[in-house]
Amino acid sequence: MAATATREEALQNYLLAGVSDEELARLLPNLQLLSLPLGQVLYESGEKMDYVYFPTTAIISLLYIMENGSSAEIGVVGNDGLVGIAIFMGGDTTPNRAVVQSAGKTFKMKAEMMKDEFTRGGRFHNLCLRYTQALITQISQTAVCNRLHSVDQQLCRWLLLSHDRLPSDRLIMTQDLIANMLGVRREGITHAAKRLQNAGYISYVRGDMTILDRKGLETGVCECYQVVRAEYDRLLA
Amino acid sequence: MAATATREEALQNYLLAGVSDEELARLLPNLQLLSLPLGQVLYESGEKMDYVYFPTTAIISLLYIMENGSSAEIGVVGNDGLVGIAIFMGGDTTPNRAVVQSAGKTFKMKAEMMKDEFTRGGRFHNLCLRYTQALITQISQTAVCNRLHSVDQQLCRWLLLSHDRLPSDRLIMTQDLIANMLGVRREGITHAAKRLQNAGYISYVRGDMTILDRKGLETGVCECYQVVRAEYDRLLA
DNA sequence: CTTCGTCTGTGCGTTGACGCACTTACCGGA
DNA sequence: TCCGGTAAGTGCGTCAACGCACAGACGAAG
Repeated sequence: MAATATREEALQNYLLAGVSDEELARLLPNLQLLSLPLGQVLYESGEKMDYVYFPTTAIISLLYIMENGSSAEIGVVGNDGLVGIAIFMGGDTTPNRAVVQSAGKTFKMKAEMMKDEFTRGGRFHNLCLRYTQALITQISQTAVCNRLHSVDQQLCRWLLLSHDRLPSDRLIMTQDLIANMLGVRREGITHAAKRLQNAGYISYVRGDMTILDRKGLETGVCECYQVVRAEYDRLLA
Repeated sequence: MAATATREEALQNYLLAGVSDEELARLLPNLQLLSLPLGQVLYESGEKMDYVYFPTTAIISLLYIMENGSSAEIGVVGNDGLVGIAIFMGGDTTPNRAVVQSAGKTFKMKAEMMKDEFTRGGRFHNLCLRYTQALITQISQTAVCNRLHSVDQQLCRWLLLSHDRLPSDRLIMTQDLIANMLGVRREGITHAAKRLQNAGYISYVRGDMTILDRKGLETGVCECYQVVRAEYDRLLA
């Protein structure tokens, strides 16, 4: 496992695809490709982060876990970005858990190497910051959506955000897990998912979901999705 | 109006208080002190940001405004930080409105000067990033709180966050405005505020609120407040 | 083929927040 | 001193989401 990365592999992550040739040459020998199974925890809340992750086909969910065990997702990261912004932002940790929402591959790199390259202040530095701003928009819109929109709308938003980061149309995930991410009841997801299935937008069998009609989902979503999407496009073009 | 700042004035903002002497010397001639009235809009959603603001006694609220006119607060900034992180994060704008939640004073500085000093990469650069991470935590916790907690708890959280940034125990703000910030009904705030008043934690007369018992408020708040507070203390010590 | 565990569907009663309509209280200006 | 405007309080029906309990339904292991 974990041979150093080739240029072609690295380009599957949009952030790595955006850096200069010189920077990429420095990064490549330090990037290890690995497979992440569903549910694996990359960081625990408050835990020191030893690695930064650049997903390619995996999707990582950022969660806050309440003292009573309930949880809510604050953001999601795929091949559009990186997990571990606290490493270069200077805080070293965050009060969040990072967990694999969809199994797949990711690069990892030692935190020290990340800091070194960030400190050089080139395109990589700027890209990381722009990505961070995009993530802030996603988190902000999650806050707004949690406050003002229905479970149905939020499920649509969540599915579209996931689909954007997915290498296929299939998502392996039980309704119970989705409910934990969105911070709602499992039954609430059952109802909402059933409506989407009846509308023909998705098909859903025991933890195996397929997105059949993206356009359809987009008709059911609130404006939050489009706002986030537009900011990602604008900031990371 | 708007003479350049003295060292003593500048130190009222914790971010400015944390930079090196050399950096502060460069910043001071570019800082203008001004008074902000309640309700003034510093940035409109998507609008180019010409200035960055370092509040001293003013409090600024970051809001998202829905297409249908309803709104929700995603974060609040006082003398602990700055308004306009998008300027140095590289996005130049955000899809949010920044509005004065509590009248008071603030410094402002031209966006270009901000970028220049940030790019130098010294203590100022690092402080800005650490502050940004603290703000991310605040926004994240807002998302969580919006999902999982009652209006009563959220009002307590909001009052405590405001009080932390307030030069006194008085807050000039109608229930209607608080409702807009929290994204809830005005009547909901009426009820919650009444309970707090009955408990003796606050007194409230026509848009003039006084915090009487901070400890009391802290008994009614959810863990979200403490999480945010701890991160600010940790990151900006 | 059966069994067991897990995932999904459904039906309650409950509740917190909403939307609306209206009243009361207060302040400042004419 | 009265009056108009604004802020706050109240009542009531509605609804989305909750919590709980339980019934199918499917799939893998034996």
